[in-house]
Amino acid sequence: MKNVNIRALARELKLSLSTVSKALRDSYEISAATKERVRALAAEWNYIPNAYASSLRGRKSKNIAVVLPEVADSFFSIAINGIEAAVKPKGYHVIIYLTHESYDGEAAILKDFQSGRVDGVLLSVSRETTRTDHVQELMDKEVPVVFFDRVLETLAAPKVVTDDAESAYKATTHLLSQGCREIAYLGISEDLYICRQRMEGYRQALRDHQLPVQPRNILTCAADATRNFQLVKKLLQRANRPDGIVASVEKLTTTVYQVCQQLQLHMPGDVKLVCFSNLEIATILQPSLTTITQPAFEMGKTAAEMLVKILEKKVLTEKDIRVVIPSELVVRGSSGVK
Amino acid sequence: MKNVNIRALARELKLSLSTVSKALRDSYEISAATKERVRALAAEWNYIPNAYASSLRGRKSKNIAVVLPEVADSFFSIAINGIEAAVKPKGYHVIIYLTHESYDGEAAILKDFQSGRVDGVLLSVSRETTRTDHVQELMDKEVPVVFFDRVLETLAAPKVVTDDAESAYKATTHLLSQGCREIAYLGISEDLYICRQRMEGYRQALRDHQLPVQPRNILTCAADATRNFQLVKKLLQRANRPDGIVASVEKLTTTVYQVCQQLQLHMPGDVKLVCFSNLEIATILQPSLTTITQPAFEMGKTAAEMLVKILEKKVLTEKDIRVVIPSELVVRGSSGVK
DNA sequence: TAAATCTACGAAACCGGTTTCGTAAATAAA
DNA sequence: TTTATTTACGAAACCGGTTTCGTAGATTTA
Repeated sequence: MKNVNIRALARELKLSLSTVSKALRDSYEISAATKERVRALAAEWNYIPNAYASSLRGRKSKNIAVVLPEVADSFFSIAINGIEAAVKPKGYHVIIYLTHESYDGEAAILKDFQSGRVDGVLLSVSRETTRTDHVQELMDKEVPVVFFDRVLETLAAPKVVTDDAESAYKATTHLLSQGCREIAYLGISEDLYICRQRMEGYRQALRDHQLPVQPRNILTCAADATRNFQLVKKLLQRANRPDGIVASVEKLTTTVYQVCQQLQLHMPGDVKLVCFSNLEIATILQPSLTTITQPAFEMGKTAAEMLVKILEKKVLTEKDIRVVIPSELVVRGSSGVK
Repeated sequence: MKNVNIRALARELKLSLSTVSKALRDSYEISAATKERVRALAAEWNYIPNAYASSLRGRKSKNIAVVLPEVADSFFSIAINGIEAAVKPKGYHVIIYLTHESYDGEAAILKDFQSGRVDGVLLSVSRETTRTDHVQELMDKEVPVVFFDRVLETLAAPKVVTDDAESAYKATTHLLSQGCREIAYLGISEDLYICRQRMEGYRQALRDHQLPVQPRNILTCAADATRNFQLVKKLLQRANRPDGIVASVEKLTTTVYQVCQQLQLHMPGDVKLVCFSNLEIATILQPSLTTITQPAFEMGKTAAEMLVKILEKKVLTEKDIRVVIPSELVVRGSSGVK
């Protein structure tokens, strides 16, 4: 009973390979009685068809790739749940690839997708990614790509994003309304489209309130936590220290709190903070953290649904569809009045 | 230049399929000159062999499965990084499957692995899993399984765990040394081996200090955060309220802090807390959180390395190997003296 | 009753590679 | 010079399914 394949079934049933195959796939060509016999034996022998042999003919693996910068980030880990939820009922399997924020890593991964290992790709690009040719090359091979969150704006592929500029605008305006006048913006990349969008929202908010955009208040952070600590510390030690911070990425939450602790700066008294974050523990921080909460689950789910739709219907129209799911500003203690 | 396959290459080069295939795989049968010609055209045409066609013959997909209860948990998301690190240099791909703590989900997922979709499995069982037959069935089909963290103790498969009992013992002893006398234990399952181990460590510590193990102090939490909030709240509203808590799972951190906030209980004054957790933000909580930090990255990496070793060398000996990587008690504010 | 149509199945091609085995030509050994 | 051995390659089987196409026999239609 080892290695039950369709041949063994056919032999036992004294039927041809093709009849067994068709019976199992419920073809109209096969009589009800035969189907029943085949199914019974298949069940008894616990027959499970080889996934890749099946896929060879149709050139479909039922695997989809999810390419992420990292997974130890609540946005992406929640997004994965959304993707899974959308994809599982359709029988697709999720292969996760981590770029670790490296362009070279990302390019190597995408290259591998030309092997037919996956039917389609959900992509959130690395911080380093400025070029588009690696993605374009994949698309040229007719592997469908759907971007989510970190998109490459210029490519003609479907995109699922949140309202980055508006959210940053809201966050900044909120800080302004709380009395802040020297607001800093912490980014992680000058290239990443969503970072630029967020920065633009921040700038626009300042402009709309007749405040100057000061280069000294715009910081691009690194991957290294220690380095970021120093950068933020320096920022908050300045003579004209910022009284408000918009942090564009979850990771920086820890850094800002740590620096404030070390410098004995009081939040929200001395500095107010709003952070793009999906951290559940935002509520239990002291002070609790005001966040721009991104619709991580929905974004993952929506992007995955779009990909599945493309895979199933081959709807190659509307390549440039762009879904925007709004984020939410959740005001908590870190931007409070006191 | 669409769909470059080995046939097209052979035709262009006026060679046979087999010669091209062998040339690309650097077979000794092929002359250096021919290899060069083949490689040159393959490079020019950007030929990438179909992954699954290749795997069909050798019955190897170069995919490995990682089966997890969830991914929005820092232990598992860090573990994934470890797995990736171990597996990528060997050319394996990581497919992630989420059970969402459901036994049925887990069983369905493992069933699918009989299709040859993956070469091997890294498994951390769901909270509900008490039976072992679904895993045994897979192993009977000679799909290698390596357990990590949440193991099924009775199965003859390699296991990578941390020293759960000892860690809980250490955590409890630590609380005792800080003056606690009524220590509660928060678990998430009565079945999960690691939970039982942790509870056992807790009990042993009490016994060794001539303290009774009180059933009223042992709580099994649910999946539902709201429900857990109520449970913990009730616990901390008791007349003889616990003065120390060992929480066996990261998720409960938020709950305990929230309840303390609502009940205006002071940590560590009124209650001290130690939590099994890999949260980076442990340091910025108020008070900062004393943790049992598990070696998540190392555990994932080690388990993956073992699996790869089995896959590559077919070392089917030492099925019962058991690697224990110790956790670390990091004392911070939540179990402080004050 | 003859012709047309269905029904149910099997043979064989196919997906895209890998590997075994056979062999002509070149080279080395006797 | 003859025989043994290597070298370099091609034909074909194979991995495990799916699908096209052909057809015998039963059934329906004219």
